[in-house]
Amino acid sequence: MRNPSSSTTSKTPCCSKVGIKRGPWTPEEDEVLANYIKREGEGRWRTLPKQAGLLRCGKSCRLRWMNYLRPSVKRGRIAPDEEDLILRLHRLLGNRWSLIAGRIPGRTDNEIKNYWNTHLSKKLISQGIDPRTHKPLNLISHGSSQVNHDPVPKSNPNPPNSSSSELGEKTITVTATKNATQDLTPTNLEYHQQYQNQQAGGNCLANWRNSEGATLIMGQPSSGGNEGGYIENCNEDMFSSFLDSLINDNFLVNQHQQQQQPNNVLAAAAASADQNFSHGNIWEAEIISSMVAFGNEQNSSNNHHRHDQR
DNA sequence: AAGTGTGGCAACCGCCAGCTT
DNA sequence: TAAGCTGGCGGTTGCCACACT
Repeated sequence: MRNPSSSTTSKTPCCSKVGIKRGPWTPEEDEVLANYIKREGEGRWRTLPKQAGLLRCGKSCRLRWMNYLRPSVKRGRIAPDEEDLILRLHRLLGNRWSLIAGRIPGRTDNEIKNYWNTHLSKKLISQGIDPRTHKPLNLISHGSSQVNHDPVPKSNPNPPNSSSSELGEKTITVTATKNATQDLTPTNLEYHQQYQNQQAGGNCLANWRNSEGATLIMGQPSSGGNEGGYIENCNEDMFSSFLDSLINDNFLVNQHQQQQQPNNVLAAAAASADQNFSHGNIWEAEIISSMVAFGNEQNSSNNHHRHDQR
C-alpha cells in the first residue's frame, strides 16, 4: 500500500522498526492473527504480534482485526436503509465515525468514513447540500467567498454546526422546558457565533458526555459508587434511547426505556442547559435540552401508560 | 491494445485520553 | 504528581481495479 519510506516527519511511526512488515495483509497473516485472537482473545495489541509470531506492529494488527477479520464485520454494499441511517447519524453527530458505526451493526468506522467520503458527501454536494453542515450550500457560504471543504481542525472535530443546527431544529419542537421564546434556528451569524463557541469550548460528544449536564441526565460514569437507583439505571441506555429517538424522529420509540424520570433530575438538567446557554456552550445546551425534553416525554408516556393500565 | 484518468478502500499517521507505574 | 504506555479515533495516503479514450 503506502510507501514505507514516505514518512518525512520527525516522529517515529510505530511501524518504523526494522523487520516490521507494512502494507497489505496476506491470507497467511490473516489466519495467524485470527487464530491467535480466537485462542487468546482481543487486547494487548502491543505484545500480540510477537506472541502470535507476526512481523507487524500492534496497531496494524488491531486495525486489521477490527476492520476486516472480526466475525461480526459485515461485508458488501451499504444498503439503502444503512445509507439513510448514516446520513441521519452524521447530521446528528458529525464526523464521529466510531459513534456512527456503533449504531450500524456490522459496519466499521473506517468503512463508514470511506463510504461517506467517496459516496455520500459527493451525493449531498450534487444535491446542493453542504456535507458537513447538512445545510444548503448557499446558506453556509454566507460571509465567505466559498464553502470551506478543508479538513476540520483536530481541536474541533465537529464541523461548525454539524450537529448543533440539526439539534437546534429538533429542540424547537421539543424543548418545552427551555425558554419557549428562544429561537434555536441558527442564522448565519449564529453559525459563526456557535463555531466560535465550539472552538472555545470543544464541541464533541465525548466532551459533552463528560459534562455536568450529561452527568445529570445519564448518571455518573461507573465509579463503583452507589449514587442512587436512577443514576445507576439511566446512563448508556438512556443515551442510546435518546439517539434512537433522534434517528427515528420519534420520541417514544423505545418502549423498553419507560422508566420513571425523577423530576428533580430533569429540573437540574434543564438548569444545566440554561447555564450552558448562558455560557455560550450552545451545542452542549441543545443536547441537554433535547435530553431533558426526551426525559419529560418519557415521563409523560409513563404516566399515560400507568393511567391506561389502571 | 495501450495509455490515462478516476474511484474505492485498506492501511498508515499523528494525536489524544485514560490508565498504570 | 509526572511520565510512560496503550488503545482508540479521525484524517489522509496511495495502491489497485476498472472505465474511458
